[in-house]
Amino acid sequence: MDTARPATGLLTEVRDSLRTIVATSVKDKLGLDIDPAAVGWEQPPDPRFGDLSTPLPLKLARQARRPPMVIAEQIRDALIERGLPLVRDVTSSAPGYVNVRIDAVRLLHQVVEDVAGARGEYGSLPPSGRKAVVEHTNMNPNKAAHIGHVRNACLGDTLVRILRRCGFQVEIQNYIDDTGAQVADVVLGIKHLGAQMPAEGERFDHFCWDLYTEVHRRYEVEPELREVQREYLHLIEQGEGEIAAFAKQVAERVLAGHLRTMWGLGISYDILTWESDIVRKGFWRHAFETLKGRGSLVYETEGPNAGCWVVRLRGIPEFAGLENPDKVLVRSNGTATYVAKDIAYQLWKFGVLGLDFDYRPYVQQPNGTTLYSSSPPALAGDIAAGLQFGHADRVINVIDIRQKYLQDILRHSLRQLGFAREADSSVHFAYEVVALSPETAAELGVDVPKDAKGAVPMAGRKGIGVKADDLIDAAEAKATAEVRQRHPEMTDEQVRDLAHAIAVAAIRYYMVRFNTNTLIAFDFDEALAMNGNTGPYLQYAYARALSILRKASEAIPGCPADPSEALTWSLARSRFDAGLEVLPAEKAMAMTIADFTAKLQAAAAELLPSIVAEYAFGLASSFTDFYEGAPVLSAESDARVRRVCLVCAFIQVMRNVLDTLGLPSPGIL
RNA sequence: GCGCCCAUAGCUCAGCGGAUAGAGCAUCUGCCUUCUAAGCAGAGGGUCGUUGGUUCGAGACCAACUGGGCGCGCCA
Repeated sequence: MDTARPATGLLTEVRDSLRTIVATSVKDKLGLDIDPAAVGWEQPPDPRFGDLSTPLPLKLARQARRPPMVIAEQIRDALIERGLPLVRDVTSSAPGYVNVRIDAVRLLHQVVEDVAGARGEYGSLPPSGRKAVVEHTNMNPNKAAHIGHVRNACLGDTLVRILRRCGFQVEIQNYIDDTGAQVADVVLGIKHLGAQMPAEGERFDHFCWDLYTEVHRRYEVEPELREVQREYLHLIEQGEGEIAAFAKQVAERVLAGHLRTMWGLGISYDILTWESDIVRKGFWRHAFETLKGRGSLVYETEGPNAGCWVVRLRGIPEFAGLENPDKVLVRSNGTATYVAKDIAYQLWKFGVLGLDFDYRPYVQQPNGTTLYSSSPPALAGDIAAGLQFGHADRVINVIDIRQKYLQDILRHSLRQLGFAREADSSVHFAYEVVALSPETAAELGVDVPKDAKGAVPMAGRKGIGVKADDLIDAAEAKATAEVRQRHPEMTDEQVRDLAHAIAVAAIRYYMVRFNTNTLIAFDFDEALAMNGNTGPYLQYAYARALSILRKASEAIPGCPADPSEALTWSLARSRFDAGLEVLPAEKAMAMTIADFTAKLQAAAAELLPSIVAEYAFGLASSFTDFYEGAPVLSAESDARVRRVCLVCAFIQVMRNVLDTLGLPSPGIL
């Protein structure tokens, strides 16, 4: 059988072929032009209808002025007449569906051939030559990461992995606002209020978590401190002197904590971009000079914005309801607003600013890659030859939904200023925030009304929130207890590694399994759950498959223990003769495997990592069904080697899926 | 005031205009001398917020309403 498959995935290919044939037959027999892409081929609710069904005849009935069943029969006959290698039979059913049954043996054969051909790349699309910049994490470097940041980073990192599998070259940027008020607050806490620096060994970002809350408590009782804050902020923005130098130190030390936390979750970055470098380099000044008088960047001489440079947004429907729809970019005192700097920065991401950062290698990451950083010229170092940051075809900013208005302004400003392509290619990947379930909030000592419904918002200034590291620690503790019980033979180090892998899976899966517009009411019990629809369940299915293979390699002469070698070995020995008996669970799992690419594409197109999470659960479930219903080791020899082959294919694909979600895939659980 | 989002099983959530609305958790009943029970099989549990409308067909689309969340600066 031909092993060179089209890149779109087996099931997509089958659907596309069906669509083309259907569109042709509708044209021939009914004289109607339809868009093949609009013909849906979905799994029917009841397997007796087949594997793929379309309700197209129902939709066409009125236009064609024919009963749906008549159309269904015509389409059915056309499909039978044309014939497709993987299609076993075609039926029509009331009130007007066309159903296709896939040939199980051929499907199995094709799927395992595909997996064996692509291995770690199974499901992926070929390189598109397009570059995407994904900016995520973007934490203020003034206190420890909380679970909201974890959602951002997990969504961002998973999106990156999805896009890479969909053929994009992806650059991951992490923007560090080291000159903002939040850093000033912490600096003030230490330098002005005299907070004791943390002891050696204590996490500095954790220390700042409490200090930040304390500083804001003091603002409440000593409003005059606000004056000091303003002064500090000014000094930090200027970038000169002792306070600015100390602020930089604070930012670096907090960032070190953030990176450690995120690396622990398997999240890495390509480039850190510092607000202070954007300011120092004069990104905005440069943009301002080229934009002045261009498009709708105008100087107002009257009205509420008199004395300001604004971008005209009036007339754009989205901003129609606002009393003052234009956006100030340069204040009447001559300073630039946040949006102004963001416009310049966004232009840099597309490589159209006309200015670039200096760079230096910043740190070696646990995944082996070098994390680079923008840099003051004096510290700039060599970066790898040919390395170039920015210059994206598409820019995706991962920021929670509360920033929608600002991101809309950014995008429309780009357009108004003459950057239509960049505006069209700027995407705000918005997601709802993480709040606290009433139970978890109460556990943290937050006053929650007894009849409280809904979630309690986190509030950093009040110290209401869950630190990312506390969540990870709790997950590791729970996993450790489980692992010790299940594997008393393991060394402490083995237990620790495995517990960590399980904890990461639980947390990352929890963070991406929800729709992005679902507010997560964070609950410790739910986030740490390891049964049911959870990350550890996915790992468990994977580990059970490996366990079968281990046993198979002992029981079957010549069968390798290594999954990749075993796949090659078992494929060469499997028979896929027509008419062979294939169990429904085998076929169902093969169908699911064959759908991976389609799910990846959907996730990338809709910017919905949850699609991959849902798919992963479905794939693991299909394996569990197979596990329960299709014995491997005790099967007669032909079925046995074929099932070993299927198990190997599952191992490979599940590993790819887990990797796409950023979940570790330990061989034992 | 204007704008965006949400409302589906006791709880947390899926659900692309199509067939009998699904999953996990929780509850109950079973299943570990047979490939890992972090599992599986089964049971109970639903007026899809309300009311109109469009459609052969609406949980999904439209309108209004109710209840909740968020946003709307010469802050960042």
